[in-house]
Amino acid sequence: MHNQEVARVFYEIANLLEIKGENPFRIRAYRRAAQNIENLAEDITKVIQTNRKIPGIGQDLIQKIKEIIHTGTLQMYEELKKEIPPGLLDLVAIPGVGPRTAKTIYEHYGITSLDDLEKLCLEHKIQKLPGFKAKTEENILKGIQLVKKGRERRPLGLILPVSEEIIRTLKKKCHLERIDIAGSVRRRRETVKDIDILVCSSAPQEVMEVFTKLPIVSDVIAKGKTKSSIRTQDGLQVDLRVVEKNCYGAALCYFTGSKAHNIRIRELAIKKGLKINEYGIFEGDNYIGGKEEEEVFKAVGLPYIPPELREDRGEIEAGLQNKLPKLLELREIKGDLHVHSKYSDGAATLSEIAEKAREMGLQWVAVCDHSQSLKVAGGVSVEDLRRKRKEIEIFNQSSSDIKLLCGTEVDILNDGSLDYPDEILKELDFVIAAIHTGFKQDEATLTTRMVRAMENPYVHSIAHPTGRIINEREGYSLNLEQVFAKAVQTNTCLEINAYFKRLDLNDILSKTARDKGIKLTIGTDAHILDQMEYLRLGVFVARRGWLEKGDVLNTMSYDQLIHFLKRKK
DNA sequence: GCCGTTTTCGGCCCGACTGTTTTCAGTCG
Repeated sequence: MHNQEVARVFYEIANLLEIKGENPFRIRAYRRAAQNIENLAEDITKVIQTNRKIPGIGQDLIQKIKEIIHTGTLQMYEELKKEIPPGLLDLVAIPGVGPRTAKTIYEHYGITSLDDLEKLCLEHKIQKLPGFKAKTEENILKGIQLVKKGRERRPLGLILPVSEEIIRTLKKKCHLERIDIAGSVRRRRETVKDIDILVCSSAPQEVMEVFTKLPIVSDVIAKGKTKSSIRTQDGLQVDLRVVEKNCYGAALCYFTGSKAHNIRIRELAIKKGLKINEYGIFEGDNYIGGKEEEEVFKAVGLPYIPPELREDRGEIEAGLQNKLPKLLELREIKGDLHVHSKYSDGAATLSEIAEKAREMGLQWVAVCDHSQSLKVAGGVSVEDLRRKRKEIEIFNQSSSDIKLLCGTEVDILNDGSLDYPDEILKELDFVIAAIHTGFKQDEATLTTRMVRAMENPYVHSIAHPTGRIINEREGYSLNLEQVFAKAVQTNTCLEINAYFKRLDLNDILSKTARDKGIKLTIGTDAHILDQMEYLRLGVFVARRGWLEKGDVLNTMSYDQLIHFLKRKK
């Protein structure tokens, strides 16, 4: 896949052009193109070869893409880099420092590194520049600390509970009419940079006071009449906005984003002679709606678009043709297809897992422990696996509401064979195969291993197919096109691993799989009971991947599932 | 640099807050 490569070059070009002070619309064109390429479910090479149109990419950019694919780089990009010292990009990455500020500092002092800038601040040389004073210098210094601490995007699974806690506290301490999480948390992006909260209140001042004095606050970045921003002790930024009742829906749309989606909506509005902003829908100067989100979509001729789809990845086009998917709902999920027990490296017994499932309103759980050779994770011997099967049979006989499936997360060995013989796999209800060793092998080797595993008639699904760990590790080098093709051919499912650091497949790849007709299995990979709660994260990925009830095995009843799982054999 | 149900040229989403200003530019989302 060249998509990431091309997108990265375009993003960089946008940043460089910004420092140069180029036409902002030209810059936006590069960003938009980069984003659309990044969101492509198919290899850009193929899309261009077949002359298919990508929004935001015209003749000029097509030529540039071809050049990147053929030569590995772009003449124009290389020249830009020569023109602009690379360190300037680091300066622009400082919060509060944009292209103008970076340029001014560079022109006066010629520095391009964070360390040099920090030194200048400490020597109070920045406040000597025209248009700069002590406060600016202080803010730049703070920004540098933040960058140095690392402001990488954080996994949704960690941020969601923080958001929910803030909402609970505000509800308790203020007079609120409405309150919602907005931004990328509401869109359920796999990682988020900050938390956005929208409030409707008759006492906005009070809300601002309470918000900026929450116990988690370490810094107040901004505090206005309708908008405040704080930073938590953890370095996380939280923005709060208070709006009037009759524009709440418009504001919620606006603050939920994404930016790209909002731009599309506003463009549609302009074509209809309307103006949409966070204060409502306007015809000329006349307010004509905006109390609920639905009104905004309706005004531009769209059905309601769920937040998870608002990424400008085709939801506008689909909406206009009334072809939006009816997204999977958490309440439609009847079970978890990947939980570890004490038989391998999990902490819970079978009955504890069943009890947790009952508490969560589920009907069944597939208990998939590691296989024999994975010693570090307590791989289960054949003998113990049979004991486990027996225990599950006895449990199921006495349990009327919750059923357990005897499963395994079987290792795909180095040659692509599996870690249990077929006659053992045959006895199991659910087999999910996984690569846990040899991450560093080349693409051909890894792809062959995975493809061979899928050819096994007893393998129902592939666990965490790409192997990536958010913020920690890239996925294995796999030829995903071959993997998907084999999944289709062999009727093998792919997992959406719901563990908060994995979310693998991710949203885009889940959509690709679904488009090809591959069924998905959602599994939490829980090793302790609490982690079964990550199930909702898996549903969020599925929703962002446009998945419907029928695309996911987890929506089946126990009987339907058992019947379905027998089909491959 | 893209794009077209008024356009192949002239538009391109829109507003809040801060800091340094005395009317606004820069940054952010």
